[in-house]
Amino acid sequence: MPELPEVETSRRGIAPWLEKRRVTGITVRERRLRWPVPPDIDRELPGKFIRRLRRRAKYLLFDTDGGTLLLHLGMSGSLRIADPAEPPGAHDHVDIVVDSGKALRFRDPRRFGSLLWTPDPDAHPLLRDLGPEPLDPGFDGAYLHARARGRRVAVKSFIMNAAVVAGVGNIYANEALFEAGIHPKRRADRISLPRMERLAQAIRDVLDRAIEAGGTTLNDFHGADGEPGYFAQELKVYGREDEACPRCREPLAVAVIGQRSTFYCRQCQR
DNA sequence: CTAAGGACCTGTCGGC
DNA sequence: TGCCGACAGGTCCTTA
Repeated sequence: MPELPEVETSRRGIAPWLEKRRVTGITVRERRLRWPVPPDIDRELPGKFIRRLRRRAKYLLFDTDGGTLLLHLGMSGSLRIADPAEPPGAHDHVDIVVDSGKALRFRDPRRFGSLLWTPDPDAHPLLRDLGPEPLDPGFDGAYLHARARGRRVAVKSFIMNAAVVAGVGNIYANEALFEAGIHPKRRADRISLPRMERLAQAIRDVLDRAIEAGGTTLNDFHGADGEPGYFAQELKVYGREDEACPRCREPLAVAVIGQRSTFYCRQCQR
């Protein structure tokens, strides 16, 4: 469920409850996530002041006055603000309680998510080698074109590679390639600069619009739990096998690229 | 170095 | 109705 826009939507939803608060406790009910939740978190985190909550790729970074908490939602993770007295549901693995009395509750049925502690996030192996943020300046067609040199992989795999650009997942890779009129199987090194410019623009547009809509799915931060993400309605190709292409009315095709379902229009994408 | 495939997990859905 | 396989929004790691 969580791609970059969903992570960003989560960040915005929970930040007001956590920033400038002091952690009073943490409860870890299940340590077996993608990587075991390290025991030093239990020692380090309580008492720390959360300066700010930021996002890098699909990671959430809780910058404290003495170290940074890294959180990744994996495939099935979600976050909400809860009353810690409320009994945890199935797969509610972690509570982080702050001095307002509220808790951040991390649920993750598939346990592909992670929760880690680092004194220096810039040097952390999971973050160190990430490519630029797609919404930051510095990500553009010229950059993509340069990076694609000598890369024979399918362009879809190329843009889903976090070392190339951070945080483009399956849904938005499909959507951006449709938007740019580029066939997902085209070799990355066979795309001209102008078309890479279109692609970079499409990636930014799709992500921007999805963030604005509150993501594609996901959502229930506050107890009163919020709306679902509305971007699902705006998806042009993802999950729409055999439906009419919104541009040319040809039935949309599906293929598997890099073991991921890929939706596209044979007519409009070259 | 690149590219491809496996691995990690549980929940849900469609078909028989 | 019940069971079983296929599949799911991520990404690291191993192998060739």
